[in-house]
Amino acid sequence: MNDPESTGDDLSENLSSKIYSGLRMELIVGDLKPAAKLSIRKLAEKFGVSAMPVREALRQLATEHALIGAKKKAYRVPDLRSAEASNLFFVRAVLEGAAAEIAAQRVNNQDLEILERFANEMEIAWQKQDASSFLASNFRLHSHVYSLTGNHALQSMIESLYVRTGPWLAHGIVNLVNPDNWMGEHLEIIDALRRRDGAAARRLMEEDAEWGVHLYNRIG
Amino acid sequence: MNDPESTGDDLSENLSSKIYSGLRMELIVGDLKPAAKLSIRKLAEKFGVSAMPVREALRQLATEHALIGAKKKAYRVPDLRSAEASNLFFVRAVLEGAAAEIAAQRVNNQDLEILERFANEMEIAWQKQDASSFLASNFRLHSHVYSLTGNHALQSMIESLYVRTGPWLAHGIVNLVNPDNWMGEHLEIIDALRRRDGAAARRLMEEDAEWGVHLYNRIG
DNA sequence: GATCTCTAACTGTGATCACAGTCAAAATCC
DNA sequence: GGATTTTGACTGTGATCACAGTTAGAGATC
Repeated sequence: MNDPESTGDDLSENLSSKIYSGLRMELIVGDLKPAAKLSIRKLAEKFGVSAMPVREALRQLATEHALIGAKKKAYRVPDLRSAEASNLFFVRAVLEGAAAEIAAQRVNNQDLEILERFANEMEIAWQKQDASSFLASNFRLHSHVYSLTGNHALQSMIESLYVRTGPWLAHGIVNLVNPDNWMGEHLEIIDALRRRDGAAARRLMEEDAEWGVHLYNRIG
Repeated sequence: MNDPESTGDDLSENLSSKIYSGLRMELIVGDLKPAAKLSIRKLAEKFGVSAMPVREALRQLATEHALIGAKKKAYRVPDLRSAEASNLFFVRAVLEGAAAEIAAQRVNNQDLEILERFANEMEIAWQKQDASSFLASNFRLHSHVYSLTGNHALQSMIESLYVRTGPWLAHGIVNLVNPDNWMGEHLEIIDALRRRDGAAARRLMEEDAEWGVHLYNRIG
């Protein structure tokens, strides 16, 4: 007779949440560009719904600073300054480092296969110059690592940072000429996880998170 | 002619945001108890507004998991399980530790005076058995430390964790008989900041964050 | 030609309504 | 008396409207 709270106990079945999740992924993969304006009515027409679910979704995104909402002006995608981006990547490094260290104690062989598949997808997307697919696979790879911690709070906070840095990263990637060794870093992380070397996984993950800052310093 | 984007460029002037901030503080200081139900219409009447601003505020809080929203059921304050609370306090330890380490490099004498004043307020609130004031001063003390980092993203993520652990902490505090040495810990943190000892500040702050977990283990 | 002014389209915001699903207590049946 | 059904109050959700503040472009003015 105990209440099955944990199952089906979310509000992901309504229109607001669908629109929220959709826009969130568009931000993560960089389909929405920095400084892009989002109008409630335009989006409502695009999605074929009324303004109501859209305005709730936009307000949610503004709550987590994934969008900027001003008094009577259109919502828009933040156009990050260098200092702001540095702050975000610093927090990412702190949280992702801690997550990777825990994940190294809990990873199994099936997880490693999944991670390698995502790394492969990143490689392919890079060859095709498909920044959107590249960031999507990058997000899924990292997200799988965090899910291994079993700490939902940690996972959702990191995801929130990906939403905020996505448009900025996409803008940086398309302007990038020299891919450098970012690909190699991910394989190193997977190797560290395979060796269950938590300290190395932490260090490598922290370096990976700071890659975004280096990206900015190179292209402005 | 450059755009003064940073000033007045927030949506804190509308009703939704006022209600959101108000409820958020009620959660931080524990005025809202775990498992409490929040009805849109009831709150709207209480605040003297229509249902519209309230529903947006509740949805925002649900977005950051400060409230639970189910399909057609009333929003309610989460009643944290032991594992969930542990997860939250772990993230708090990670973020607060990193924040304290940075703060130690930026603190000045005026900041130290402010911090001691908040520690004093906590002491007084404790004597009066006023859990709400106690948590409010505790939040302000910690919040001031994070503000020293100059990292707004870091600060807002930590604050979000206080919103989620507030009701749970308040419930634990009122059932507590032995105050132990929590007070002393805060003075130690302030001392570490005064010595500009970042490593010590980090360690002490991490211990402080884990105090919440110990609290749970003692009273269930 | 450059500057200013006005106007018309666009912005989010709050209120109100209808609707469908939830839940608990009251009424009914066995 | 106990189990079952019904009913009515309550829940969030989506649509629609009126309103006020913003913004950019057309047109007038100098």
